[in-house]
Amino acid sequence: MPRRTSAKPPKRKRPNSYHHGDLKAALVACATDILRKAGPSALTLRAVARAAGVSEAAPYRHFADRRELVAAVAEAGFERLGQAMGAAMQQGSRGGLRAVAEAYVRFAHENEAEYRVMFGPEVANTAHLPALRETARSVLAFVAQGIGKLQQAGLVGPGDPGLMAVVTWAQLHGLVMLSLDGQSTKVAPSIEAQVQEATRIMMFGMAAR
Amino acid sequence: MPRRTSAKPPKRKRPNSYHHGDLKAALVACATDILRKAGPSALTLRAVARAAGVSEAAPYRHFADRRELVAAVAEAGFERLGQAMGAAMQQGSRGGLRAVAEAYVRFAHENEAEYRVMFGPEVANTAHLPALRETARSVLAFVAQGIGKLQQAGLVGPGDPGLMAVVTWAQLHGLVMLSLDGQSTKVAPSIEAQVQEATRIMMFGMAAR
DNA sequence: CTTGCGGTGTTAACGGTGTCAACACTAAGT
DNA sequence: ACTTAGTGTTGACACCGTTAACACCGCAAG
Repeated sequence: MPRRTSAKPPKRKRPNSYHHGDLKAALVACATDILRKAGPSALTLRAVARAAGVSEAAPYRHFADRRELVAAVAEAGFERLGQAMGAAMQQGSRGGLRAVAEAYVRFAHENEAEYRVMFGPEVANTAHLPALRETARSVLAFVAQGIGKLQQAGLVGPGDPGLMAVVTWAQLHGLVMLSLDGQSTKVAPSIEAQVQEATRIMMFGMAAR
Repeated sequence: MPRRTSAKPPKRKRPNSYHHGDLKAALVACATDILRKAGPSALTLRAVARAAGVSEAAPYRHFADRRELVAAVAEAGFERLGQAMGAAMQQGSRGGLRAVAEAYVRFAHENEAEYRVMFGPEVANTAHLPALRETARSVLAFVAQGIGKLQQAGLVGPGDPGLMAVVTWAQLHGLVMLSLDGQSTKVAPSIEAQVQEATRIMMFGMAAR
C-alpha cells in the first residue's frame, strides 16, 4: 500500500470556519469510538486527530499529552458507569445491591475496552489526575450510600459503610477483570452465577457483623 | 574474536561467544528488571534487547512479537506469585486463607508493575496465550484446593470450591487494584484493614451456606 | 475601518518504537 | 570439508509522541 500522506479534505463541522468549534469534546468522542471499534492498541493520538478530521498535532492545543486524552476518555466512562448504576438503583430496595451489581457487570462487558482503560496502567497515577480521581470517588460514594440505606432497612449489619463499599466494589471489579481475561469462564459456569454467588456471600457476611 | 573452543558446551551462558547461550531467559530477566526499575512505559522491546547486550532485532528470534515477550514476563510473575502463596500456606490451618490473602496482597504491592502487567490489556486475550492461561489457572486451582481443605475442616460450608475460589480471587484482585490506583486509601484506612474486612466477610458468607 | 493580539489549527521535523528482510556467523551433522 | 539449521546483526520502513515555527481566525482597542 502506498504511503498515506495523500491529501484528505478536512471535514469541518462549521464549513466556513478555520477553527473547529469544540475540538476537545470531539476528540474525546472520536477516541471513545476508536477504542470501542479497534481496541486499546489503536487508541493513538494521531489516529484520534485523523478521525476528528484535524491535523495530527492539533490535539496538543487541548491536551498536554496522550495521558490527558486517555484520562478524559476514562472520566467519560466513569460518568456513564455512574449513570448506569443510578438507573439500576431505582429497581427496589431488597435486590437493590443485586441490581446495581448486575448493571456494573453488564456495563463492563458491553464496554470492555473502555472499562479496561478506566483501570489500566495509563491512568494509574490518579494523584496527578484530580478530575478522574474525583469522578471515580463519586462512584464509590454512591455505593456507600446504597449500603447505608440497606443498613437502615436492617438488611445489612452495622459497620463502616465506606469500608463495606470498598470491599463490595473490589469484589465486583475483580470478578469483572477475571471474567474479561477469560480466567473464570471454564471454572465457574457464567458471570451471572458468579455475581449471584458473590452477592450472596457479601450479603451474608455483611449481615452477620 | 578469540578462538576459544571449550570442551563441553551444555547450552549454558558462554560470554565469549557469538551466540548467547540462553537469550530467551536472559531477555525475560532483563525485561522484568526494566519493568521493576522504570515502569511499564519503559518496557520496550528495543530497551530489553539493549539491556541484554544484544542487537535490537535479536528478540525476534525467540518471540514472535512484543506481546509474547510481555506474556512471558507475566507468566514468570504468576509463577512467583504461586510460590509466595504456597509458602504462606504452610503457616497453619486456621488462618490459612488469611495468610495466603496477605501474601497475595503483599506480592502485588511489592511488585506493582509486574502485577499490573499480569492483568493488563496487553496480555488480555489469554485465549491466544495458552501457557499464560494455564499458569494463571493453576493459581486458581491452588486457591480452590485450599478452600476444599477448609471445607473438610468444617470452617467453610458446602458449595462448589471452584466457584468460591473465583469469588475469593476476585475479591483479592479487586482490592489490590483499587489500592494500587489510590482509589481506596482515603476511604479505608489501610490495605491490612481491607484484607481483614474482606476475609471476615468472605469467611462468614462462605460458612453460612 | 485598521491594527494588533491571543487562541487555535497546520506543517515539518526529531528521536524513538515495532517489525521485517537480507545478511553473517557459529555449531553440529553428514 | 560441505551443508544446513539456528541464532545474532544490519539496515530499512512506517508509525508514534512531541515540539517549534508558522498561518489563520475572531475580536477588542485605537
